[in-house]
Parts: sequence; structure tokens; C-alpha cells
Amino acid sequence: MARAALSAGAVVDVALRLVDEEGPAALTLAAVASRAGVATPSLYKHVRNLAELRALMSVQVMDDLAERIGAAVLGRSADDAIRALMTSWREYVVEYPHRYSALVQAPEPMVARAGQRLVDIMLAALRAYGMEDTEAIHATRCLRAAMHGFAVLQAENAFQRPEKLDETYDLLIHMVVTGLRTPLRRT
Amino acid sequence: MARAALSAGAVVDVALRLVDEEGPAALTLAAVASRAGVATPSLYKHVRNLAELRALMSVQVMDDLAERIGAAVLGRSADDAIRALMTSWREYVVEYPHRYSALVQAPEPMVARAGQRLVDIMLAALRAYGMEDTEAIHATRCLRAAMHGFAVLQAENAFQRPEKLDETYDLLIHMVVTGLRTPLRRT
DNA sequence: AACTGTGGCTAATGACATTAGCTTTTGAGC
DNA sequence: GCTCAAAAGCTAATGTCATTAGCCACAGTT
Repeated sequence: MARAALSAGAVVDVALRLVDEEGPAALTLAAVASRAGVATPSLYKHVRNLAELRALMSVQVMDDLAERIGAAVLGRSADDAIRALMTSWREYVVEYPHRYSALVQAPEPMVARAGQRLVDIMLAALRAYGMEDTEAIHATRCLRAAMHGFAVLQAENAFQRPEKLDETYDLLIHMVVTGLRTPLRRT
Repeated sequence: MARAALSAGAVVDVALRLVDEEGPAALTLAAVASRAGVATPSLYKHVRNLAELRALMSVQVMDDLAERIGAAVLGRSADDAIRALMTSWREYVVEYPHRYSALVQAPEPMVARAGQRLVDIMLAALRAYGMEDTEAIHATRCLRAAMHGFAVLQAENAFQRPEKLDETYDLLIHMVVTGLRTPLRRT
């Protein structure tokens, strides 16, 4: 073996810190290398290329997020679980907006798997509503769309009005919970 | 005057067609210039730089979208208007997924103004629910978040399961409409 | 027919990502 | 302690971009 200075994980950490501090546009291999105290090409010993770094960063973020929402949901059920899930999701976005903006939804297996972990937690939280499998999938997608849409727009500063975002989010939670409670007509 | 060959609008059109056909990653000035039958630096006679081109493209897309949802909402009200609004929004995304992915939410005045047009249509559609101004703002944000989140995820192919997206979207519409119908308790 | 400004062009620069090929370090086995 | 292979680092080189500078041609006006 050789010096164990850097590693794929360390590179990802450095890159995430860079994005946190300087925004998603600042993510270049040169900047990451500089922060890591290493020459740019050296990064290729740990990461295949920039696209893979992005994917690894997304996986890391999704896993962090999964841990959070998993903990938030623990021991709660139905409406209460959904509320905790949505609240903790947004807390993450507020804490790391740039990081969230850097999320990539590539069809890469690695990223897809990390995304699946998130979806699984949502599915579990929805079981309490007594949904059939197919129905639960649809509900999860809606939940995901609502949270992700809000998160993206907030992270990109697309809400300009002075009204409090917290209140808007309360309404969104209310919409989701109410929608889950009053099912569509069975066909 | 000189030859009136290209124009800012024409460049934007070419760029949009490029994105439609080859995806958002294919958007480079070189590719746009080549399609326009012109050398790369010539584009700068019509567009300040790549960032401005992106902004102009976003404005164009938002305006197209505004026209569509405006027409869809015309003459309808309340639940019916919301359903038409959400349906036509998604039709646009299905028709031009790459274009939608290329949307940028910069705080640039130009883009913000185009976004405001979209928001205004949503606000108008929500008036039928008899909401106070502040309440309408919150509701619009939720509507926007839900539609945008779904659109982004679909455009990025983030929904992998075989379940029909149309059915999921019906549920999302249902959630929004139900949520609007059953207001939060006033504090 | 000369003039002016517009749109286009070539050449140059600087930031990147990525590759090739060389050097250093280090840990494993002796 | 010594050898050595591989890991990890480095410099140099390449190709693609965006962007800028400076020049040329042409249209429409005078």
C-alpha cells in the first residue's frame, strides 16, 4: 500500500464542503484539489472523473438525508410520521442549500440505490395509511415531488415574496396529509 | 444597418431546438453557432454571454408555459381551473422534457419577471377559493412546488417504477385540490 | 460614390477536464 | 533492516470551452 492520505470519501467530503461554502458553480476539480492540498490530476487516483464525483456527492447527501428522515420518522405513524418526515427534510435543505442544489438524479445505479433508500423510508411512513402497494407508490411519488419541488425552489431562492416560508411549508404538509386521508374514488 | 441574418430571438430558438434534441448538456456556444451556421464568437453580437443565453431561454420557456396554462385556465374556476392548470403544465414537460430541465431560476430580473407571469396565472386561478392575499401566496407556492417537483423528477427520469405517471399525477392533483378545499385552522 | 455602423470572421487567451508517463513513498514479506 | 511492487503523487501535454480583441465586408444612407 501507499500513503493513506486521501481517499474517495475524503475527496467527496472536501467537495461537499466546497459546495457548501461557495455554491454549486464553484465545484471544479481544480478547486477540490487545491482544498485537498494536492495537484488536480491526483484526484483521478480516487475518483474516475467529475461526473463520478458528482454522483458520489449525491449518494452521500442522500444517505445523510435518509439518516435524518429515518430518525425523524422512528416511532411515529401516519400523519405524525409524514409531518416529521417533511419537516426534517426541509431542515436539511435549509442547513445545506447549496449541497441540495448540487444533487443529481442520474440513472446511475449508485445514485438510484441511494434514492431508493429515501423512497423506502417514505414508503414505510405511508404504510400506516393502509395503502395497497401500487397506491403507496403513487403516494410516495407525490410526497417526493412536493418535498423536492419545495426544496429546489427554496434552495434556488425562487420564492421572493416576504411571506414566511415556514408557513407555506405548513400548508404543504397540510395538503399532503389531507390528500392522503381522503383517498381518490376507487375505480 | 447590416445583414439582418441572426437576432437574439433566433439564437434562443436555435439553442432551444438544440436542447430539445440533444439534452441540456449539449448546450454549448459552439454547438449553437454551428447550428446557426455561424462562427462561435459571432453569437456575442446577439447575446452577452452563455449565462444570458440561458436566461433568455428560460424566459422563452416560461412565456410559452404561461401562454399554455393561461389558455387552459380560461373560463374555468376553482377545482376545475386547478386541474386544467396542472394538466397543461405537465403536458408541456412531457412534450419538452429537456427544455424544462434547462430552466434556470436565477434571481435575474428578466427571469424573475417571466416567473412572475406564471405565478400571476396561478394566483388568478386560486382567487375562486376566496383566499386572502397572504393565503393565496402560500397556496400558490405549494401549487408551484408540487408541479415543479413532479416536473423536475419526471424530466430527469427519477421515477423508475412501472406504475403509470398519469395516475400518480392524478393523485397529486387530488392532493392539491383537497388541500385547498380544507383550509388550515386559522390561528 | 463615399460613409457608417452592424454582423461576421480569425486569432489569441485562460479555465477546465482528462490522459500519459515519471517519481516517490510505504507497507509486506523476507 | 532490505527489497520491491503498487499506490499515490507530480509535471507536462491535449483538447474543449467561453470569452475578448481587432479586423473585414456589406447594406443602406447621404
